[in-house]
Amino acid sequence: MPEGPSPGQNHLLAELPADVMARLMPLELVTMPLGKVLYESGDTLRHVYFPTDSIVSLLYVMESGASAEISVVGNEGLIGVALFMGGESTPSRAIVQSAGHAYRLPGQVIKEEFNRHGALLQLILRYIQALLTQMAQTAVCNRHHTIDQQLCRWLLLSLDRLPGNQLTMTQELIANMLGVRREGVTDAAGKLQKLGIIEYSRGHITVLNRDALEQLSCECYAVVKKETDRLLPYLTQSAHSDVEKVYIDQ
Amino acid sequence: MPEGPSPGQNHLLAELPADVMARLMPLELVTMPLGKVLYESGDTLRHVYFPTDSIVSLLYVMESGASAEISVVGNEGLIGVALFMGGESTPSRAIVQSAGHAYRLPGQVIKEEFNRHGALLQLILRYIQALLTQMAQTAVCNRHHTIDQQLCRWLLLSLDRLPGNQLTMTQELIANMLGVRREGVTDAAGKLQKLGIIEYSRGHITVLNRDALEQLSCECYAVVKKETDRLLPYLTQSAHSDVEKVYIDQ
DNA sequence: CCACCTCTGTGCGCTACCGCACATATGCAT
DNA sequence: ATGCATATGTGCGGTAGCGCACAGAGGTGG
Repeated sequence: MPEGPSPGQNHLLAELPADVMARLMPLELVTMPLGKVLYESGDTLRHVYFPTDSIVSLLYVMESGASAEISVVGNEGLIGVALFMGGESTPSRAIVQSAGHAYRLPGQVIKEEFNRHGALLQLILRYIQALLTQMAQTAVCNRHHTIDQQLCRWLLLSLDRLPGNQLTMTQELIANMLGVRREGVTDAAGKLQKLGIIEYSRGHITVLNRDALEQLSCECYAVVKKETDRLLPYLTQSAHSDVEKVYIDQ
Repeated sequence: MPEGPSPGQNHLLAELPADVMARLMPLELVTMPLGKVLYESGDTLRHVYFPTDSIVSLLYVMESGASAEISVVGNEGLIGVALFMGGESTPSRAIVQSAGHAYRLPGQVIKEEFNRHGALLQLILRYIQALLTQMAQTAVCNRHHTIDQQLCRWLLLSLDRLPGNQLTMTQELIANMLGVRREGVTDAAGKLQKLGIIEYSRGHITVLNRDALEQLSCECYAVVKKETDRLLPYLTQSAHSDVEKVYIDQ
């Protein structure tokens, strides 16, 4: 079943009715190389991105250079909500965390459609609430949970947004996302490997036992997952459904 | 200049045009006693609240009982955004952190007005972006900053939402908000008192040197303040303006 | 095959914060 | 005034994570 890229691989786009999609014609497929910065803190946003098989992290970088991931966005969401909100910019950076593709749309086009106050508005509002939940939970998690727990959460969040059970990610980068030392991640990942839950080598991580990850993760993963499913139910029924396809259990 | 409560004391309400306000007639003034829970995690929201001289904290309480403040809302904002988003509930608790008053509106009424897609929609969207910024910054702050710094940030956030330079708040409650030990707050507050920056006794804190607080605070306070001012500029020109009054420098 | 760069492993002293136990102080009610 | 509940101060051992330094290990390109 060879599959070319299609807008329907992004769950938000998949939900939009045909007439809306027709007005979003300027949709443009772009490649998302690892590490690419979609926008920098304070930049005026020019596009919104709907990831298909890529993952983007919203990262806050402090004056000191230390950083922390605020949110992670894959094919369930979009990057650039500030465009709708009237702000046009945010104090965070959007950076590609897992290479792949996304559909891109000029800010002007999506704003016009948004201002029709139709299906897109409703969908975006729900998505924003899911985003609020994710950010809130990140704050809680940063306060109370160990690196071990957070690594599990982070792996699960990434896994949910990728087709297979592999991710390409060095411990250094994970440390950046979690806002901790690289050595801390080495420790935590080492434990998981000894337990046979993951396997990794030089930036390639394979998850062998997803259930165990969920066991070891803090409650934060489940809370965010549950709330996202509640807010955007149809969007998560199938991990990689196509517009034209019948939904199937994965 | 004796001042009774007026909807205009809430900055969001103050910004709404007269015709919108006319449709929000069911506005009801309610007292907000310290510790009152406006809604519990998962509750279906029945009202939205526009604080005038009260402060409400959005608190996440974990399975273990540990907690963390997600956001703080005073007369610059409103409580209950989930009503607009299509979610109807959130996984957090809203609790009155500083006693006072608020204007309350049945969810149905505000939703109807929201769905007219007029001035209220625009205002709420901007407010939500400010909220997103505050949550994101909370996450970062929890990750990287010391209790000392966070206490300063927290005091400033509260101060901005109150008329005077006093707040009624035990160290125990502050510890709950920050998600740290009470003793940690005692330590930090003790230092500030020794420096002559604050003065406190049994739940009453007086800020003597606001500038010093800003110096000792982490950058998080300034980032949130700046972004809020940018997104909702007119709202912050005067701390306690009335609808009918000309704006004056406080 | 070798050199090199990147990624991962490990050790060590240090600090912030935790959990607990208990001492002291302060306002309020009678 | 006197008691009492609540708020605050302090000390102590334990731990998670930090910053740093450096040692292997594994790809990649010449």
